[in-house]
Amino acid sequence: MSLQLANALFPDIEHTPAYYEEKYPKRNTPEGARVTRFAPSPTGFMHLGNMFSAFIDKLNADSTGGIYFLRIEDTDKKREVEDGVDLILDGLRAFGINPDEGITGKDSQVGNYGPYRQSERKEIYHCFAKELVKKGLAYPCFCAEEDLEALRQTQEKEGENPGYYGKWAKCRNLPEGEQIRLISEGKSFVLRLRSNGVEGKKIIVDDLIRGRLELPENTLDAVILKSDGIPPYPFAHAVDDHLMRTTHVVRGDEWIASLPLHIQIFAALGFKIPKYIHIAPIMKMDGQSKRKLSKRKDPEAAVSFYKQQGYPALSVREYLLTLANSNFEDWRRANPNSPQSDFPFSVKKMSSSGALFDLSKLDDVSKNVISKMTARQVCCEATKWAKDYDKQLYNLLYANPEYATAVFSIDRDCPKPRKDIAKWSQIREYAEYFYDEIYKPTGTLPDNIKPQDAKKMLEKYLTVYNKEDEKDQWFCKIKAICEPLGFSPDVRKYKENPCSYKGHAGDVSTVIRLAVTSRMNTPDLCLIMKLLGRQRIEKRIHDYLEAL
RNA sequence: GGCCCGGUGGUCAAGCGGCUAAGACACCGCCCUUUCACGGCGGUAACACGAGUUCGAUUCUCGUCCGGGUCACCA
Repeated sequence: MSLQLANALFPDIEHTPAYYEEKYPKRNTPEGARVTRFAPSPTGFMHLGNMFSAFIDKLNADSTGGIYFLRIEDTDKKREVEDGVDLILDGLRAFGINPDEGITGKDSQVGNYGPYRQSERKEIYHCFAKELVKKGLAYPCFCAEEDLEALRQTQEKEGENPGYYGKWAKCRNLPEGEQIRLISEGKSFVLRLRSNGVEGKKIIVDDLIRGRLELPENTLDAVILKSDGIPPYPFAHAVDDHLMRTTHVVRGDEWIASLPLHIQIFAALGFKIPKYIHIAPIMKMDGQSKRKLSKRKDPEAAVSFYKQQGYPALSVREYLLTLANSNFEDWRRANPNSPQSDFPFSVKKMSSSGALFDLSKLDDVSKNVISKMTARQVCCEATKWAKDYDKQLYNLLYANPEYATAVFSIDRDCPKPRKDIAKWSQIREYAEYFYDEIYKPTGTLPDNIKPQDAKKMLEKYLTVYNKEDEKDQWFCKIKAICEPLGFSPDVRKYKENPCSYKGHAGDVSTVIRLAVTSRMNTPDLCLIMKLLGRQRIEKRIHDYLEAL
């Protein structure tokens, strides 16, 4: 039909779509296997929402024995960032969401459906664009930006819907001779889809989360090739996901509005439409209202935030999974030690409205994750984290891993492990008093204990203290101090008759705890003291007595 | 503004016409306990509103309100 125009537009394109159809055949995957993709732009920032989306891609592929690949959408040179690809790769790696196929590095990729970088696919896009021109389904538009701006203003004045369509589409019906002349003159142009959408008509699309969607047909002659010859997202999406044989498109629900256009492009190209999974964004409370987690305003939007804070990757994934399928929490309680991959993930159970991001919930999830680690693991992970974010702490941990492991094993390798560490950045504070280099003696006495009593307790304790004592013996000695000072050795007795005592054994241990760690609360004091050793114990108690 | 999509405790959420409306986080209290943490027990707290359909609506329909998204040669 418009063969001449097509050749004038794309003189160098020799292949036909059939060539690519053959080059990228239907994938040889088992029945029901889903092929998904994560397709970010290398704009220099890995957003938690992106990570979530990639995670859903992986979950979908893995749970069906499919493939999850990484494609880089670098079609907007203006927003592109030098090391954008590395940032994406590092982010995915850090959270264990590695793709099975696609981009693997700045200049590398694996898989038979590439290239996986859109900037390397220009020829492919042009081939399919040329086909559309041949069929009369696309045409060159020579309008400049100013023309479009003028158009918009006229439409606004006349109360018409804005956009390039119908009678407003000046270049839609240019005679072929005129088109070819302008091209040969080297006039700049974009390629537009000749929309066949009808105002007021609806299309039905199925979304795997939301179900049946009824949307207005697209009536706009959308740009499918920018003046630089590179396609905007919708056209690239259609060509790439068709040729890469994507079966399920997972993406943010902000794309729902442009779904009619995407469907129209697929139809014009004669492609089968993939299944769509539009996921709700992760939200954040801003004053009285919710809004999308913003990379400009919210530090927790950046994936790097979790690394800096020292949340284990597994914690973030566990939390993300509870947002994806809320029954995951129940499953986790029933299967505390099963790998995440055993969880029967379901797309249908995903919520269609955006969840507020809840840091305290993340903390809770993370505490559970860390409480299941062995002391050695904690030591190892904390050291790794400190290496990047707390040099001094790193040196201390690294200098004596056995000691550090002993610190973390207090109240840990037991049936009811402590749950007070949610992230590695808490380690410094948690372990502070185990290291003289960072220990800050401060502890002030609680109001219910008089300094003179505290003094007597400590002086007495110094005379009976023995680093060899096991827990029972250790506590017996504390009880023995109580009576003469008017404290009850038995907490219960004290509670039955609080007036007849100054306090109880707990108060005495609090004073010792304070003298030794400067803390009101710590894990098991007996074990702490064993680790600290006689010299440090005696010195700290003496120092404390002096300060009293 | 047009068009889409949503609305169950503070948060995440079960629920598919009949339930004292689950559970988790957070919060509060009690128990356990050398402190804290863990664990156990208990508590405060929700179907946005108004019509309709129905013997009966959180559940279905419509309207109102509220929130979110989208209207580019950005993704």
